[in-house]
Amino acid sequence: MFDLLFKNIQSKGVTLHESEMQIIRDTFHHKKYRKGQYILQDGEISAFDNYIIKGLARTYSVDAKGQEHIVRFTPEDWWTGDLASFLSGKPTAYNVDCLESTEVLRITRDQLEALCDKVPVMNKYFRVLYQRSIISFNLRVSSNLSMNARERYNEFIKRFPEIHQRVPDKQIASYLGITPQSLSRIRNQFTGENR
Amino acid sequence: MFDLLFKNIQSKGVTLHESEMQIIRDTFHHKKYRKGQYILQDGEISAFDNYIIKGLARTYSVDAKGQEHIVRFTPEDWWTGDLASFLSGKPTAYNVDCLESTEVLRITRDQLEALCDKVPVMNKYFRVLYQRSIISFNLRVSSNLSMNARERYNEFIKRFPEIHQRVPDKQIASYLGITPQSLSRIRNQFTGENR
DNA sequence: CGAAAATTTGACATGACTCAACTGGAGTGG
DNA sequence: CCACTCCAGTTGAGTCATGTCAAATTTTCG
Repeated sequence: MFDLLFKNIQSKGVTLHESEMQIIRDTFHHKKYRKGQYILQDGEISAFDNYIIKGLARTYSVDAKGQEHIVRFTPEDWWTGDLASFLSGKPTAYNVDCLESTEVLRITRDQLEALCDKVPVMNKYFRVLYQRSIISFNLRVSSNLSMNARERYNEFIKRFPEIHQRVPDKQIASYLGITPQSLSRIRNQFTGENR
Repeated sequence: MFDLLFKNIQSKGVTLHESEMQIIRDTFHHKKYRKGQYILQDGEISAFDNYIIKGLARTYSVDAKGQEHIVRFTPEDWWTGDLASFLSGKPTAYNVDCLESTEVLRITRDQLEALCDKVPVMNKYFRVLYQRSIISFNLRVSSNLSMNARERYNEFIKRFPEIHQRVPDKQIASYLGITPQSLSRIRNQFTGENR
């Protein structure tokens, strides 16, 4: 159950001893969610950071008009939650729910800080993890600024082919910041002759 | 010269001993830039991460049509550079230049890793630093998805009043992803009766 | 003062949205 | 196994926000 996480930690250049692995096994809590179930809901305080070991989740906000806006998809081997609420203890403005049957390893903020104290090398793990995350956000902001809807869609299917397979276009439209109708037109208008 | 950085480190919950501070003083390199000067240019490999102690920088990309898109403004007490290039050693797609006369403390990747090894508590510093950065990117992505130009502008001047003071509207338009003409219309059309 | 840059304004074009209707496939219950 | 419903996806028509191009005006600063 922890294999994926240990592999992930190793992939960030961090080596763990058996005793440290045991601390990690004792710290995280395993939890299953069914498709459609919430991991976190708007207005709650995000008590956990969640490492997904199986399945697929989405993070979205709901605006004043009731429209959903998907901020990110999170498949297995990635972390999800609302860092802002998790760290500040304030209510989140996001929802996280499962697009597939999903399993996570979760940890509270106190546990996380305690873990980083007991296994200091985990600071490095999270440092590197967050670096990657920042790089990816950077890319997303750039795309939003410099590309139109069609270009963003093409970029999306190129960067995340598996997610493209696994979620309906409607959700991808929400991620791209356009309506499902617009995405449908984009897909059909220029089939095969993109760019 | 290092006071601001030490205060910043402390503000992330990290306490340094005098010997550690000395290591930091010996590691970073101080550099001054004049207004308009590049800290990093498109195509270069980002050799440094830069902590700004004075001044204001902007990070922007240039698209196929030659349009500039500002990804972020970085005032004193924040870090700038292109993390992707800095970490991967690949050429950057961004430009970072100075909107004011600027001074930085800079560090190479090897120095950063060595510093984190010698002063392990710096892993925690960067971990927390990156957390904040992720929270802020999250907010930006959400805004881009759910707000129109006027709302994003109002949010910007509310969140970054000092930057609003310090840079021409043209640059803010670029940050918001709209044309200077559109921003001008937004500003004049509804003076006083926003929201 | 004068040149360059920033801002504003006008006229028009266009990408994406909204609302509404229609299509087709997946799942469900009789 | 059919009828029914539900929902994603498609299509059409009209609208709106924002972009484009061009020119006038104001501000900045050497």
